[in-house]
Amino acid sequence: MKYTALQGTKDLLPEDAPKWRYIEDKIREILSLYNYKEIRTPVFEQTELFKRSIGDDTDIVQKEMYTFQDQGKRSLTLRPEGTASIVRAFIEHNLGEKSPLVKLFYFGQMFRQERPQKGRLREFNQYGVEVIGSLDPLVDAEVIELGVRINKAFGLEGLKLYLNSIGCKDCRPAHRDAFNKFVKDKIEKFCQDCQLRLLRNPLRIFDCKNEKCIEALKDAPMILDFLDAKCKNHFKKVREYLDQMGIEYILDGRLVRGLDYYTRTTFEIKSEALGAQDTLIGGGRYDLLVSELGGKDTPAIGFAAGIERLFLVLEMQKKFPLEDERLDVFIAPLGEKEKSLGLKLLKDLREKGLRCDLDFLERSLKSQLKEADRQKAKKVLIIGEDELKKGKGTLRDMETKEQKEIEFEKLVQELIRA
RNA sequence: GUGGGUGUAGCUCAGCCCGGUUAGAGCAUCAGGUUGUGGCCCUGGGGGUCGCGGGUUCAAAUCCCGUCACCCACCCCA
Repeated sequence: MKYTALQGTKDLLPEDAPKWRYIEDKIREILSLYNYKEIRTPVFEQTELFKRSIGDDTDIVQKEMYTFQDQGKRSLTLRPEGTASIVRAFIEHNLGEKSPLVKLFYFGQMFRQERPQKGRLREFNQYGVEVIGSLDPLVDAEVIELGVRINKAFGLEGLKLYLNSIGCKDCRPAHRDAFNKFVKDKIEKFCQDCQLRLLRNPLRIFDCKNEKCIEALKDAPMILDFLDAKCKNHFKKVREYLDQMGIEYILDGRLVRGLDYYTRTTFEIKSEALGAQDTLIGGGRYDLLVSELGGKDTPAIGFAAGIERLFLVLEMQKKFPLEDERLDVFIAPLGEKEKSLGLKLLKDLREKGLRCDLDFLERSLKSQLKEADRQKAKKVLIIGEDELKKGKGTLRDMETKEQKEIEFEKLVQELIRA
């Protein structure tokens, strides 16, 4: 085959497109209940924006971005995530001036040049929310509950919510120092990768799946023990609100996020139905990002969710509703004149809002009925020589097999009533 | 970037170890059984560079080397 979809990209075929639409519709419906407003931003931005927001030392920026030069030799990058663009737009359009609290959501494809595997593509779709303008732990709780709620609305089973707080710029350094020292002192007990992580992004050692490292980390200093009074209180409130709403979660002091902009509350929702890439939703606070990108000091929180992963779980747990796109009428013409009459009727019926189609392949009546059956047509209008002569078509009900003759002029009327 | 697995018909796969008649099955598709009537059934047909390139051999889907793609995992993350 000469041309194929590129590695890590996928075609969405007609059989799956309705499922995709189902997902989007349902999510939109819920987001509307929560009073979130949609925002759409370009798929590419200045490279610098992502470097600034995601962090120069992260893997995303280091080796996963699709970066290219445009004709003017500017460095552009296909967005690897959604938050940076939205914060950029928030600042650029002074959205914070119009109202002090902005609740946004987005859908869109993201691009990361990683090795594909189950639940991970190079071009993938995310939806996400961002709430910009409030430091109130109540907002954290609302955002987390929203994430839980959306998954619940799809009937997903086997989900777990993990929660942590990674502190702020005041309390993180103390933990970082203590943690680095802890690891350095017993560096030989950690795997190769973790020894590298210590230099790059020490907290990610918490993510290591290596048994040795997990064991070695047993008594490691946890960020939760280092939170300053404000952060501690904030986190306490978040948990209280979640408890109030009956949201179950697992307190996970090892949960650290991979993007630099996160502060305080972080959370993930994982599905046990997925493989290694099991995070359905990941998010947290990013109180410093708006000012980091040149806006006024504005606190914010949000999450991003992988739609392909949601799709996988829905498929596995058979949670897609099976609604067929049935045809109201299928027209079966048996000759040249019949075809042109059929085309006219088709137009009239469609104008009245009926879903219909006609056989374009000049097939036998038998084949045409077969086709109508495949299309799950409710009725078939047969137009042959006899019908043409009489000025009446034969209308067959595909379920009852009843047939009646009906004048072409009255057809549209009759079908609308039925 | 690293490791393992898999590439044969539109789809799911058998055949490969132990090279050898026209490369198979089920599903799908088309036609006929019903000269104008679907779903079930029966009969028949079409459809394959056996991922690609090279090598070994009288002979390669089958053995060897290379290469590409996909999948899973590491890594990373949604």
